[in-house]
Amino acid sequence: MPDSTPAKTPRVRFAPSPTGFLHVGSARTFILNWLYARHNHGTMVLRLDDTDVERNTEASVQSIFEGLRWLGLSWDEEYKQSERLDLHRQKAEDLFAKGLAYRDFTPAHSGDDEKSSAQGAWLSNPGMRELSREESDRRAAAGEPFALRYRVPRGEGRTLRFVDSVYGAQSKLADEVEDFALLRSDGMPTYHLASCVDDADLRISHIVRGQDHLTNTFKHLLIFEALESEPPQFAHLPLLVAPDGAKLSKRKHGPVVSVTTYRDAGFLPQAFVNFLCLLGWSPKDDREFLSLDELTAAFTLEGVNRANAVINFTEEDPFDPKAVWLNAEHIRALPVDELSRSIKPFWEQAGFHPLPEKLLAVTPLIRERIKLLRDAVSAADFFFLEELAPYDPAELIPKNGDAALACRVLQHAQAVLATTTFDHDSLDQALRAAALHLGLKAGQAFQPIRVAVCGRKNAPPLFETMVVLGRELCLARIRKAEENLQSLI
RNA sequence: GGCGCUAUCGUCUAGGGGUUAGGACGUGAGAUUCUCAAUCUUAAAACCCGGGUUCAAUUCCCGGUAGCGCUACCA
Repeated sequence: MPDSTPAKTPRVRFAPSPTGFLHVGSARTFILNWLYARHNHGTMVLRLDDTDVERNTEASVQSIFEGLRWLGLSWDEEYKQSERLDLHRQKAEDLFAKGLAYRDFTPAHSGDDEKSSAQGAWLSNPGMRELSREESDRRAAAGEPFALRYRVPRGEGRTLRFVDSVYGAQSKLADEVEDFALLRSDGMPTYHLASCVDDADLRISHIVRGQDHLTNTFKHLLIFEALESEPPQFAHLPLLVAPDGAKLSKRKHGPVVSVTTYRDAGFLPQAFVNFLCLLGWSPKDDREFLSLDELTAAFTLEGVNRANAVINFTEEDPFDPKAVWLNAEHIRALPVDELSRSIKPFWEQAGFHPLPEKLLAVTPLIRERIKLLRDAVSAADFFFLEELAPYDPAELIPKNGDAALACRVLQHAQAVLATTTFDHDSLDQALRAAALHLGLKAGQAFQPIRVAVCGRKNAPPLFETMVVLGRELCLARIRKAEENLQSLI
């Protein structure tokens, strides 16, 4: 079991390419790498794979770091591929010198050249693979641009093999692998070259990455061999796909696949992490709600599933219902002070700047009523608003009652509240007594008061709410409600 | 097209040669409560198809189908 007892303390890496925001698939890869490292007391390396100058942006680098920082999972070492170009080029040089690679002077083409692929020319670039060293040197010296390609062994019937920690034994005929590029004609290394050179140089022991690289691994095996380096242990993760089954993409699916979208909507990072882990991995028992520590303790590569996982979202609702549910669970699991600290920025963004004590008093009243932190704004606005937003006075009328009844309730409530101590038990006794006095059921009597005080039917428990609001505000709002009611009598 | 990978409720998954195929989200019904929420109970809901192997296959093997991935001088 390579998982439970690794031969050496593992060194794993997360290697995003900065071509856009951090998306959920990348975040999941990062998280599982992190869990693997921490579970096995290994080292987590962050490496920016930025060899595609055309598509890389600094904004993207920032956005990726922003996303990772929000997740709250730290790494131990950090590298940037663009700062290691000399090493990549030198290794490419070595491979060429050893005859393991050749120069391809064919101009770059766009890839939709179906004729050549149909004929098998894609495999070995006829005319270029066989170019004599003299001819190749002559053309290179003349300044003709070229890409450097790996000379994949042909006609030997060789089978490339590796054992994937998730997908098991894998094999492919070397003759089926095309002569892939190592260096572009501008001298920049390709992903395959840079990635393997760095993985070898950084002594990465386990590569945990998306399944979209499963087939590429055969190329990587060849590169490690050429580098005379023992290949790391590979573990491929099933892909996260959209409801239509397509691989998640920034272009096609937009902000719903961006980690910052979850953050801004008020997901707790621990809930987000919990959710992502459950996509393609399971602790093999019935647990769904897991803390970071529990995830770390439970995580093994054996628990990783092999089928792609659908992450549910629609235009209207960008968040998977299970993610939302887990977030609600994590919200309820958080101590009040921590929760209120998490909610605070959302309230502030809405223009509410409550005192810390009030914040702490309101938080427990809404924590079971919100699923996303941003819900706290609409759930608690009436605590912070001096003037209640206009509401339909008809809401004040309880079931089986009329405006006159509601009015009587509010009048009596004012009289009672003027003298009642504003704590939970006193209010409870006083208002229940009031209901009895009016010959009403508690529910009937409380509705007018609740609507008067909160401005709506659905709100946190009445007595707790009134305690937080205080006598003065409650009385003022009830008085106002009574006025509003006059139009309906 | 070639090559590779995958297939259990709508979704995430557990399981595994003989099970009432388990859990969760979501959905429906009910209970409880001052409303809402939370909580509890409960219902509906799945082994892609066809062949083998076997006393017995959803599970193992083969084929098909479907989906996904790779097939770029992207990563």
